[in-house]
Amino acid sequence: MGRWEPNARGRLERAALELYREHGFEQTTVAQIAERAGLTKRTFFRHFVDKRDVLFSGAESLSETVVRTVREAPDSYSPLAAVAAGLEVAVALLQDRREDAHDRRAVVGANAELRERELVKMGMLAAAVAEALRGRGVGERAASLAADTGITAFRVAFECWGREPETQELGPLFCDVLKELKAVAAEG
Amino acid sequence: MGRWEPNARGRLERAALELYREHGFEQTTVAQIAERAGLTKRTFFRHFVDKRDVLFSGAESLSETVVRTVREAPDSYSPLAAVAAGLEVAVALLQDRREDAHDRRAVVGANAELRERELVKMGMLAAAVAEALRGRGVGERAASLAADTGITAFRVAFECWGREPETQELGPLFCDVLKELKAVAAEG
DNA sequence: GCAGCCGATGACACCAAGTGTCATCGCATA
DNA sequence: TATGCGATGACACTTGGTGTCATCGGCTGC
Repeated sequence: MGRWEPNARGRLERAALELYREHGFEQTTVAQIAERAGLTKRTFFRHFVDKRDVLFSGAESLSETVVRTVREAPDSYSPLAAVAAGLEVAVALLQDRREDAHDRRAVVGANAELRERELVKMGMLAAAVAEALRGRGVGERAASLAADTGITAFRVAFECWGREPETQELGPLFCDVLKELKAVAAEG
Repeated sequence: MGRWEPNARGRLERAALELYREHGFEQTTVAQIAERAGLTKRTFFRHFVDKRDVLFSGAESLSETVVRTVREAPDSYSPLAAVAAGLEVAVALLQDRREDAHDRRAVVGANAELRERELVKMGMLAAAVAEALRGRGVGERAASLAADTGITAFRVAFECWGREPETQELGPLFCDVLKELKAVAAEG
């Protein structure tokens, strides 16, 4: 794999995921990833801001998709309903690629630094969704609360989905969890 | 400040907070912190697992306090009510030391890595609270949801508090935000 | 009061993440 | 064919973080 093979970024992503699975995240060095991809450490850091970033490449586009859906939800939707509609799109995308999603989830779940980064990505998604809600005229606080609440349900559903490999579909699971969240809030 | 002055850990915390405020988190090296505290870099890393950890020293004790309160809440309390009771104790502690809290908040807010770590600490608090709820007989999912929901309200209230320096007290603010969250969930 | 143990610190070498800088390569286009 | 440009390599450098052994000073038992 020479210097000018195409798709350097994709090769780095693939190599990183493989090595993280084979030897663990901490035991893998960036130099090893670059070597397997036929590139150098320096080039790795031109494509990804850090060693963790290579696993979160799809986060931006996912976030954009969710945000667009929230923005375009019918005016009649409540804030939380709009958030739920956006997250259902994300859920569908994850369900489509559930093998990749599970692989990636296993790697991320096995390491504290990666879980940390995932939290950050969820936080960024929440902030973007809240901003989209404000664009719909939702108040400052209510926007943050609806976004965070919806994403809490998403995260809990995602965790359940990961624990029980193939027994459930993510979509219905998310609906269930959201209902349960509303019940918890109501009785509180 | 010689080798055997007392309270090495406290000196490191103080030096770090000062330097992070003076020059920013990234511009400060661990060697500088250690020097100001009259110690060495190696000793810094014996007291704190990494450069960020030095700002989150109180998190464990705060978490323990919250968890204890949740565990000891009256049986009649709903899950979310128990969580709220626990967080109100945290709120009271922060309100007591609000100058320190604001200083620290400014430093953390100014840096992405520190915000990241704060998210993690909130996540750990949520997990601990959820575990306490399960000890009260709350179901798996409902425990996670109630814990995350309560902490969402806490985080939003904390952010509002930080934005408007002295105009509001954190306690009432937290109650307001929690009410608003319930309303958002109910109409969703 | 002294010997010896032990926890806290220093000294030092080392690894790996991440960055700045300049050279080099190959492609596209005039 | 010349030339500009974006992507990559080469290489030195800083800094976070760790392993290891020496050293210091207090404490305990005698």
